[in-house]
Amino acid sequence: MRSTPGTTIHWFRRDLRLADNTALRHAATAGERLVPVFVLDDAILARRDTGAARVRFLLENLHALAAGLAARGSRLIVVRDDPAVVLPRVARAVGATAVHWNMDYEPYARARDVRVAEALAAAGIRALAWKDQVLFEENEILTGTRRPFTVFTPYARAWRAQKAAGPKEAPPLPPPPDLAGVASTGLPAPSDLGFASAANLPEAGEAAALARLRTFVDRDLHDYERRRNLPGERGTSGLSPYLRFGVVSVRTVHAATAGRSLGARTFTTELIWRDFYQQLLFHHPNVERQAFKPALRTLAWENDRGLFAAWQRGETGFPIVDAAMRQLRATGWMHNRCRMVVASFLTKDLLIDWRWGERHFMRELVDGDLAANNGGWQWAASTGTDAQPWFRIFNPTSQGEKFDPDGAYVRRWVPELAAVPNRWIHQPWALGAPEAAKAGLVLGKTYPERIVLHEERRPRALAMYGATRESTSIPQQNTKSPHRPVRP
DNA sequence: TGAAATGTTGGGGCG
DNA sequence: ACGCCCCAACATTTC
Repeated sequence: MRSTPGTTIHWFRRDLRLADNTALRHAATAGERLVPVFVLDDAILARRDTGAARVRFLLENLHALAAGLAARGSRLIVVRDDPAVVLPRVARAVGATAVHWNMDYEPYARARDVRVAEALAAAGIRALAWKDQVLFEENEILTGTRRPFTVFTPYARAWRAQKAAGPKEAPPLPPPPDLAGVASTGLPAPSDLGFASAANLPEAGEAAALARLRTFVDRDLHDYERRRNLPGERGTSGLSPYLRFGVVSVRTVHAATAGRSLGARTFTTELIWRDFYQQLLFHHPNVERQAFKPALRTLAWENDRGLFAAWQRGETGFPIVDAAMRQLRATGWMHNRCRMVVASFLTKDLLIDWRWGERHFMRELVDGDLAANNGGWQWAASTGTDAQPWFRIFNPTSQGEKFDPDGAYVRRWVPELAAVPNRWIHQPWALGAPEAAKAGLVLGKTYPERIVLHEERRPRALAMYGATRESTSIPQQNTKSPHRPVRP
């Protein structure tokens, strides 16, 4: 016979919401009193790929979360410390018998959670980790031989089959009942943590996330297949920042968007990509540091710092690239079509290591997520699992003409080209002198000259990638990953 | 979730 | 009428 567990802790991490929160619900119903905690972890704040926009968005969502908790008579405890030190301390202070949290699949988080669980166990406190932030976890979608997938298409097929065969979607969990009040601590400002961001970020909080979801479903989902590729229009869901921090649950998003229409199916595919890259990172944590494909770990990147800086600033002379890089800096977000274009440009036109671009994205993106960002970069650089073939190289001009035909996107983010006619908006260098004068364009003055010529760089990229073929043609006898789970 | 090079076809101008 | 050339337009191959 077990005594009533009195107090439980819910440790918020990337699940900054009250609604449909698996661990929070379990923590709230397991005991009589629930203490919500968030830990500002210096190990994360000090990382080179932690950026101001994401820190600010995190803090704004913590404010919204704390307000939501306050409305229920509870106070969010925010502490800045090592979670393995502070969680046992808080647990002892409030007399908690258990700490609940939602699973996180990143290498750092997994190691940290092991440390935290050990520290809690040493203090006689239970630790419970729940599945919450993905629709299917790392070992729920497996091949016929019970191994993880490394190719997307068969993974997606199995994912859909499992979803169709599985139990009817459980209704989203209600928020926990009223919570007892406990001690509070103040929330820091970004500047207190050494970050300053003037980016124009999305509105924080669960209500804003649900409003965005509703607008997307009502207005944009039906035409998602076509419009998601047009950066000049608002055709995408805009949910990535909210999903990144769990401000809305992925189950709620999926339930609201699932359907038989082409738009709905295409959007579900994006959610499947999200699960795919998370399970890939779980089973292959080495992708955080190196190419998934061993043959492409020895690419002879040129890594010219001047070219890299021009790319970062959005001053490459290629309008679609510059518009995208400036949108990123101004808003902490970039349209996905443009993420592919600028990644192709960095790796295959500038011949710069994809990891440089990956880190820049992580520093700037409000939705920056290791699994998705790394997966996207390795896909574009052709180094990843199921990546595009290395000889597939985007032409930044034709990509612009194809997906921003009227130049609306370029004009919004590169105002110095605003008066250039549509015909030349994606290749202003080809504009005749009289028309350039009429558009107020002086190449090299009002807008940069191209920093490289695509037609020169493309063959160099092909040579660079092609060179890896001869040097790595040794047949691989044993390609077993050390991280592959042991088969029964 | 490419682009460029190369190959093929067919219409039209022309001697 | 016919062969020849040019060149879009489209298809295939190659990177």
